[in-house]
Amino acid sequence: MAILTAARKVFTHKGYSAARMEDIAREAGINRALLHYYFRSKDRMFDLVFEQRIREFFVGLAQIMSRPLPLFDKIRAIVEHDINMILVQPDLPIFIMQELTQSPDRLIAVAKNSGIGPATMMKAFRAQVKEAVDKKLIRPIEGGQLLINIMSLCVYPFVAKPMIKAVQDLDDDQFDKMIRKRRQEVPEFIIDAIKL
Amino acid sequence: MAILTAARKVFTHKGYSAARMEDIAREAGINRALLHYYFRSKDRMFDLVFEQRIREFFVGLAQIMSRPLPLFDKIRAIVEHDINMILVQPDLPIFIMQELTQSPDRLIAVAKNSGIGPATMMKAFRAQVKEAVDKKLIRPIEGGQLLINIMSLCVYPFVAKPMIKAVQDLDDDQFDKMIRKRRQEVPEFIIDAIKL
DNA sequence: TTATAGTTTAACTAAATTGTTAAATCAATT
DNA sequence: AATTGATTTAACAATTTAGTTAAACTATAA
Repeated sequence: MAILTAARKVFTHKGYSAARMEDIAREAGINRALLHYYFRSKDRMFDLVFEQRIREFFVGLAQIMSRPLPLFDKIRAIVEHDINMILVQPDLPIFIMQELTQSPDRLIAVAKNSGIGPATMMKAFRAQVKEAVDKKLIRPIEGGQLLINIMSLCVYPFVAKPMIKAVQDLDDDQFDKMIRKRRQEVPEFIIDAIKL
Repeated sequence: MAILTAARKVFTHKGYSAARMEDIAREAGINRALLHYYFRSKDRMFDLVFEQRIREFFVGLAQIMSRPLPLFDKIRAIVEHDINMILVQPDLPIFIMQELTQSPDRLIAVAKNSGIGPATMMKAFRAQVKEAVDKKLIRPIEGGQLLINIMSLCVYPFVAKPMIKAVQDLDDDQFDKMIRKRRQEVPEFIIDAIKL
């Protein structure tokens, strides 16, 4: 629905508090009255958007994590998926982090409704990493820590974009190039870090 | 000043839009009238807080970056400094990222006033990395990318704390332990990733 | 004791914002 | 042409919030 798309855009960009119903209406090309006609309130609309965005963030990842791939290939797949996903919606991570920090319970609620099953996906990944460690294919590392490292290297640059641009004196074009380079280099960086 | 401390706490935790003058007053143990008596407006107060927080985030880092240390030691120092700093003020990164995303110009203004000189510190670090690459001490990597990797691995876990807690099913205690483990493991992870 | 600086109280204004409603308008369908 | 559903308009109520102000109060130091 076009209205939800507009809501998603505004909420994601500004966050819940700073987003105005007027902004969303304008973005959708309609007026406030119609907004309340379809969605009862700002809260209801936000809940819908938030749940949708959480899913977008996790579904692809969860799927890759539980695919039967060799560890190194899986790392490459996760990195590529993450960076590609965020490249087309750069505001997504900081939106999720910000709103989740304010009310962490939301994630639990969403996780219950959707059958994401984070526990399942983590269990599989942990086992795979442990196996690679036991077989002396990689240095000792916990699956949880490795996943955090992967996500960090993918997501953080987008979260910190304005800071990076300032500190390293990049314009938007150069920043984009830098990210594309990361898409190639980050998987190898991780693999070099763990392989024996 | 006690009021600024309260303001820092509330702004950092809730962000500009969601922070209420009443919240700050209550936190400071005074009333709204006095808040406006000392600081003309919410904006003025926020500017003070924001500039202060940016400095806190950068000053230590910039100092370490330009110390005459061997590269690997420098990496260890940066990681330890970053994680320790954020451990005592966990909301700091997401606050900075969020507000900076909304108005990226703020950083430029702050950078001008304070003599942080990001360009200088980056230049030195880039040179040091390039030298290590040329001497075949480490794999080819750009200083900029390496710094992003370091910061990612340090900062992201805090930014994503609620997500990580949910996905990996950790309580606050376990999360804390995990972070402490990272303080040890992350530097070696990075060094393993680049050393030849 | 008195003067002073700091603080509180309480009432207020002004603006922004969410949410509601009734009537008017428009567009497509029958 | 008449009906119907979607949409707009425009006004409104209720609430929240920033910011102001005058008067009262308090503690402290001269």
